[in-house]
Amino acid sequence: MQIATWNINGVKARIETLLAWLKEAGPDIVCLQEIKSVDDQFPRLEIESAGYHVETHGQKGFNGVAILSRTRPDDVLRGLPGDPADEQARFMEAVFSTRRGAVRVASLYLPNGNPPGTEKYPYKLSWMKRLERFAAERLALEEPTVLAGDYNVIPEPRDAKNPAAWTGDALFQPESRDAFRAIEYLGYLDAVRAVTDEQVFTFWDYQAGAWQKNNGIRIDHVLLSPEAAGRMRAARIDSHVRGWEKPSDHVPVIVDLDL
DNA sequence: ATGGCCGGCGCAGCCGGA
Repeated sequence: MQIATWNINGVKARIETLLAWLKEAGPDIVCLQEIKSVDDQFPRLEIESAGYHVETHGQKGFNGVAILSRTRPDDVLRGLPGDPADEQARFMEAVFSTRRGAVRVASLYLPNGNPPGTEKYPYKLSWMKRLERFAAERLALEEPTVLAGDYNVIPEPRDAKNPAAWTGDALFQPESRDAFRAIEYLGYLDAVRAVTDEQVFTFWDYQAGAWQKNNGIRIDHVLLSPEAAGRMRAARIDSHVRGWEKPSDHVPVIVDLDL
């Protein structure tokens, strides 16, 4: 079972690119972030025609997440628990039946948090604390759980082409990195880091020829509970998609689980 | 990563992104 995450940067502007990648890669489940669409305007018909069920959690203008899947989920949760006042559409979870039992898949779009010194940064850190609590609760179920998305965290210096340039940025602040590591230390595996020690990226800015210079960062991650990690066959980043027409600035990250 | 962009909203230019 192939499970992917991709910050699509506007699903309506990106529908042709998305359909081309679905056809090429044929994933079973796809977590999308930054759909920038309300639920009613999501390009549902095109994606259903490609053979996918669609569940969305959108809002007007920005943010928004979705989960596409070959089979219909048994259950869907919208919104990250822990703060009823949080209006931003950044999290959803779907539960699927497999021949080996249930798998839980979350699509998350963690706040950017820039610039530190504004209210955006504590919002990021409190959101991460809520995510840690959610991750701990799911861990207690002792079932395969996949936490996939745009974490907006550069975990280590080797996850940036030019780490010095990110000093002071919310994506690379010690508190952000600590909060990411705290979730790993609960018992979750960073799937891509488990399969390679190479410098690999998932995001290249549109500006200043970042893609051509390979000036990227690794901020899109798939974290696996022990029950999912034990079933991992492979993990990869589809970097070539960044070179397509009308690309997102992020590329898909895919894990293959024996489920 | 500091020169260079992009999508949404809505019809001009600003907001948000990373």
